[in-house]
Amino acid sequence: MSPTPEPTPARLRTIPSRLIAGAAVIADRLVSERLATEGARKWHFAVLVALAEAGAASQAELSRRTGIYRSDMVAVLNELSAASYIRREPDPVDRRRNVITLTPVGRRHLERLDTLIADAQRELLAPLTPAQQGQLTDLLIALTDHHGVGHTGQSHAAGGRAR
Amino acid sequence: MSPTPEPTPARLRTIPSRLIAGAAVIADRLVSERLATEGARKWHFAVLVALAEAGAASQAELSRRTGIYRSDMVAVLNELSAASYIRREPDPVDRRRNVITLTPVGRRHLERLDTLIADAQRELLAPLTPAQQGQLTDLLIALTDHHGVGHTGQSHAAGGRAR
DNA sequence: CTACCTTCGTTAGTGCCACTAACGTTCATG
DNA sequence: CATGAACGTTAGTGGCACTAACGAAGGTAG
Repeated sequence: MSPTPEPTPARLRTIPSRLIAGAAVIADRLVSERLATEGARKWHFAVLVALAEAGAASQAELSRRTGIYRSDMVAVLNELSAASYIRREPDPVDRRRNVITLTPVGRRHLERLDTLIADAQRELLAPLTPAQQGQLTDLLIALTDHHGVGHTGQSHAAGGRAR
Repeated sequence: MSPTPEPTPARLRTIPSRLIAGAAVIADRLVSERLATEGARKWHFAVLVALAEAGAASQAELSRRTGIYRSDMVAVLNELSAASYIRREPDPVDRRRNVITLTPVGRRHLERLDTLIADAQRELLAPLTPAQQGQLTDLLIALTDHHGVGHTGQSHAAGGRAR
């Protein structure tokens, strides 16, 4: 006696924002599962890549490169430096800043994460042909480039406190 | 003197899972902003649509239709019924269940939300041509259909408690 | 030089969402 | 009638996006 199982209504299934949100959940799960085997999260990966690609930088610079908020960056760097993947030293030329440097250990860690991430992408895109995979990537780049990706007001003003 | 602003590394920008996550943030922001003008969130919309499309249902049924967890459904229905958009009555034929019914007020509310959602989709997809919009939707449907969209283990076992 | 504004790192806290665990109740079966 | 499953509900976790505020330091204008 099936009481009409009635799956997701078509009207919901075809709403782009919902499709994207659903895909994001799937992608996140895939990525997080794998990264967890190395005790990492996606932010760790993002920061390490940013360092490997563009070299040492201040925390604010890393924040801009990765899209992670300055405030959240602190904890990520705490974790990364606790594992000796990065070093965090005061910048001698601008004493407001810290210089974040990728250590050799960090670089090797990144290599491991890299293969995990690549695996996840492969599984994520498995249902699509290579041509479709390219299409999807291009479409998403067009979409995220147009709307400014993240950062509502990350680089606002912050100096003058309430008073 | 610009100390080399150095934006997001290409290696990060082209990772599909990151692109999807970015798109999801944008989409969510667009949708949430609009829904907020009616004091609603996306879950409210999903539930109302599910009711309008497939008729009255139990909470577990709605959970399956929308992808919202049974546990989170409770709060959503509390809010919707507080605004008289739905009614929640015990099911006479199966006393474990509640029957959730869309009220006329709820139906009118849904109509308003519908236009807000449509607006958001339009703005979200604005950078793409109509053909590309169709492509993106199709690709995402293929992707989410393949991996089972949500529900890691929503319909697990739950009856026998620990001890 | 001295105000003033900005940037930087940091702490604290909010809200949404995905997800888990447990529990009492009710139903369906063997 | 005992067992197991489904249902509604409460409570709690963890990640992420995002805001607010602050002290310390740098840049610039007057």
